[in-house]
Amino acid sequence: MCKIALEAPVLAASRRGQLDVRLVVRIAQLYYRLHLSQEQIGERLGISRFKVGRLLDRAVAEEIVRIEIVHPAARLIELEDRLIERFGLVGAAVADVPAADGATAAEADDLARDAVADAAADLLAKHHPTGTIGVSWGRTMLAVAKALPKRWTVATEIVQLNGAASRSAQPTRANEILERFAETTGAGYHLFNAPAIVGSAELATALRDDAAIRDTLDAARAAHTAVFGLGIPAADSPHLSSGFVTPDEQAALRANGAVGDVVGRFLREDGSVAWPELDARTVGLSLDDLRRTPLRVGVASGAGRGPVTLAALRADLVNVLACDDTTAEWVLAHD
Amino acid sequence: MCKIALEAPVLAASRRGQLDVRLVVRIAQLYYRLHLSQEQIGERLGISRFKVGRLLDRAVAEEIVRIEIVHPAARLIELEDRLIERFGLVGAAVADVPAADGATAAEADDLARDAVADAAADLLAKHHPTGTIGVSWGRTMLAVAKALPKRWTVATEIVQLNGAASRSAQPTRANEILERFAETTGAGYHLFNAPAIVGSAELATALRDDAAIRDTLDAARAAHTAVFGLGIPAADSPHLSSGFVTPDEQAALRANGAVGDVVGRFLREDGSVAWPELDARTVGLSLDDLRRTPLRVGVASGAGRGPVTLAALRADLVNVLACDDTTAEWVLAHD
DNA sequence: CGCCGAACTGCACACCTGAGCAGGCGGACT
DNA sequence: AGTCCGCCTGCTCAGGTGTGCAGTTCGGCG
Repeated sequence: MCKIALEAPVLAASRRGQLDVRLVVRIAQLYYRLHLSQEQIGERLGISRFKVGRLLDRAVAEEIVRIEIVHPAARLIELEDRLIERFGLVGAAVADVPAADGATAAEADDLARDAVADAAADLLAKHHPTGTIGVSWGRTMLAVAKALPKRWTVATEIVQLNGAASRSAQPTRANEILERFAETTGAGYHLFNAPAIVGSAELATALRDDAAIRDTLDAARAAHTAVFGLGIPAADSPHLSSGFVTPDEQAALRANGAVGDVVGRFLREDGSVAWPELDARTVGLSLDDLRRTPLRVGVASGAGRGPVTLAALRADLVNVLACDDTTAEWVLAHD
Repeated sequence: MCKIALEAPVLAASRRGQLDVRLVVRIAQLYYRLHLSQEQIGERLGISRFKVGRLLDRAVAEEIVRIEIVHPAARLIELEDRLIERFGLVGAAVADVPAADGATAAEADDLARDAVADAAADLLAKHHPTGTIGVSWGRTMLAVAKALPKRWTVATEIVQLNGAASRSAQPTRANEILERFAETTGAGYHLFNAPAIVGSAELATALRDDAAIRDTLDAARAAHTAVFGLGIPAADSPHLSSGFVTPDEQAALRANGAVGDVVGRFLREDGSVAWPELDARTVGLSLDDLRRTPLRVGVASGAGRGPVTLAALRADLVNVLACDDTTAEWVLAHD
């Protein structure tokens, strides 16, 4: 299978098309399989090195020879490139989340979250943010925080981007998240001591006027980098179950076309604010302020995150995106 | 899909194996898809050109990139190479005979014969035989003769290798074959005026002593090139139906393990003469004489030709082979 | 703690290859 | 028949690429 007979120049060019293909295939074998130089091939087949080169070009052009990048990662990288190009991003990471047969939806979401969090951590490390880094909270952000390696960058301060105090049973664990970011970057950290959403716009305004909260918000606005999850308005969403949004309001939110939230603020698929009245009751960095942050890292993982991701991208709230492959494909298919 | 973002050197080499693969995939994309030079890739990714080259090697070695020759002809050429190497041949041509659904067996055989005849004609032209060319007869040889292009080579004489006169209804058309060979090469030709197989060894000997036949045989022995079909002992074989072999003898031949004939002489699959007594009654070039011919071109086409082909190859009666893909695969699988 | 070997890196150099260009051939049209 | 045009061929030359080598790092091991 390795020795190939020496052959005379193929003069019988009678059945032209046919023979040409045979010649091209033979050249391709000698070049790609046996790694002969074009010169050697030309010598052996009695044709010039230039013709060999040109026929090799043809072999690739006519797909007689196919060069494929078969590693599964290739697909992900291509998705990343397409996201970057399509939405003018600064960076993107798409994680492979193979279908977990036999797992419950919750288990599958956990797997996806971990995979995306790993990818997000790599992506963050690649951008070496410095100075102040703003972070939100949520299950996704917790996973990202856990995935951060030691000393992935050097920062001065970690600041929480939006309120988190909750009247519900499940803790938001915002402090854990902030702590981990601070610990791995050598920075200090700054919690946001307020609920995410309050009962009225007036209360929200009053909170924003509080000195401590104003400090936090100022720090968040000054951050060079913001890292946040892209949430969906599911019943178990920490924002909605925090106790300040009634079930009726939740239904109204969805009826208004809300597909998810960015730092606690709900968006429609086209990127517009879903329900301005609720937005006015939300305590934290405004979307306009977020848009002014140079590096805006959104992390989306799990089924149904496509629409929020698309909304955030359209609203220019994200210029670095980490998500799973399904989400990436959904976004690219629906824009 | 074409612009790829500039990226910083990948310093986060934490999850080593993973990241390496990603880097390799990215390099492969830049190199094979976007056709950047290794230098440009190195610059963009912040690594040296040498490393890029070495990682590209790895990409191929680890099948992250696959270079495939996908054209169907590649299979045929590979079969040819394997035949050449396995049996020490001087040349081989394997013709593609796609399964002809809905055709009768006879129609399929006709298609195969034409395809193989074309391939055989190309192959003959490639070897440019000169001087005397010996040819046998039969349906396959007729097809080869018809497939010969004008002036495929220049020869001095075409000589028939074995007897052909027949008592049966169907003519052997040996003269057509010889004529075509002569016409396309500018040579004269020399028919073999005797039956292929006669009733007794004595008669065969007597024929061989005839001056005209001795001349023909001498010319055949002196030929530099012999071209012949590889036949099977089917009921409609021209040799067996010529009237000199009784049905009982035909059965005995098969019982002796005959799988087919070369210039009218029947072989077992191991290459030995199937029935020496019948061989003694056969008029034409002996197998020993054939073996002394420098260029021995065997042509096999149609279902069931594998065993004869293998026999002829084992007996070294063929050093240039033209056959269909099925036969080639059978031979390589059964040796 | 020091040693060793293996793997990796960058480099000089020679070889290999692609791009643009001029000449030649053959077919089509006038 | 002559001429034009497109295609193909081989060439020069300017990169592009692979190889052997020496220096280096790093992990393992005594």
